[in-house]
Amino acid sequence: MSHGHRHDDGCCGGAAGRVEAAVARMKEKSLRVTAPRLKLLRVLAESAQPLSAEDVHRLAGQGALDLVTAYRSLSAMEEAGVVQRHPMERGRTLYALASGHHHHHVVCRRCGRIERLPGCDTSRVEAAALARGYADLTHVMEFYGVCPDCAAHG
Amino acid sequence: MSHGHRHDDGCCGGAAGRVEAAVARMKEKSLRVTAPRLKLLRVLAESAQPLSAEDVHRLAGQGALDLVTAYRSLSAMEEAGVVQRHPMERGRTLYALASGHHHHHVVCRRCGRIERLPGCDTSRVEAAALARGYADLTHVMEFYGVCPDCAAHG
DNA sequence: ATGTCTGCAAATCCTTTGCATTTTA
DNA sequence: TAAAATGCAAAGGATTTGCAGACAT
Repeated sequence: MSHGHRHDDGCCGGAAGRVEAAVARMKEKSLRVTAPRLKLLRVLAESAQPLSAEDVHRLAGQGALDLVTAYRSLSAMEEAGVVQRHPMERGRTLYALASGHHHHHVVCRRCGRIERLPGCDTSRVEAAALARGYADLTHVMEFYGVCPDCAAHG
Repeated sequence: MSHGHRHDDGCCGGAAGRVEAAVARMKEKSLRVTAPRLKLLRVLAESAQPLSAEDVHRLAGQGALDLVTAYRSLSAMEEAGVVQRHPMERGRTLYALASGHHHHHVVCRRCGRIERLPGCDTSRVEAAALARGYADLTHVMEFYGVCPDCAAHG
């Protein structure tokens, strides 16, 4: 599972490959693979940005999956490590397929556009948490700023 | 403004001192200092943990400030840099007095307890955002884990 | 077969808005 | 006294819950 030719997406594998990987992971975790969930995965895989449950529901199209199902599935998949949660400002939560590579995002405060940022060095802060005896650590990190476009004409 | 003897809180100044500093900052930003806002600041200053608007409202006690006022004041103070926002999982937002020292927190997934972590090295990721032309950057970072107590008897 | 997932409806939680009144600077 | 802040009531948006029927394993 690696270095296929790249299609339209920047990361390893392509949308189809990432859906496949997600399905494999779901089976490992004995989550059931259903039509609505497959559609949900495809929508996520084809998106360049993290999506809200509502985004997923809308993009999936007419009758593909109920909004409530989107919420429940995303939640289940998050626990299984299939998708990654991105809590945003103002209480909204976005989800993205969990890529092998841990990363974060910048969000434009004006237009809301979201870009992926490579790398993540949180080892120092993480070490502090470990030193306090916390186990099983995860973290959430989002950056906010004004994107070049908005700074120019906004 | 420094090294007084420490009282019950770990950081510089003590609750009273921190309220004073917050008030000073409010005046700088021409925010009006009212009774409800003072109470709000005291509640925050006396808390070891970041609080939600509802926490503040409840802890302020009978008739001290309306819940809506808590929301509005916290929001205004956040823009003024008097308090710091901490978006948490599940869409809740907590607030704490903005201390001079930038920092983050660990949240126990089991009992919900929150501890402060010193330091923050996000320069590498931040640099990536700057390189993409984003300006006026801020960020949000929260750690989640299982605290020693919960790991032991939980 | 059986435990899981789904859709629909309704509920809940958190936060914001509108407006008349009070308060601060 | 002019601008800002407050309280109350009501609206709003996002997410969750209950339950009967449909579905994957």
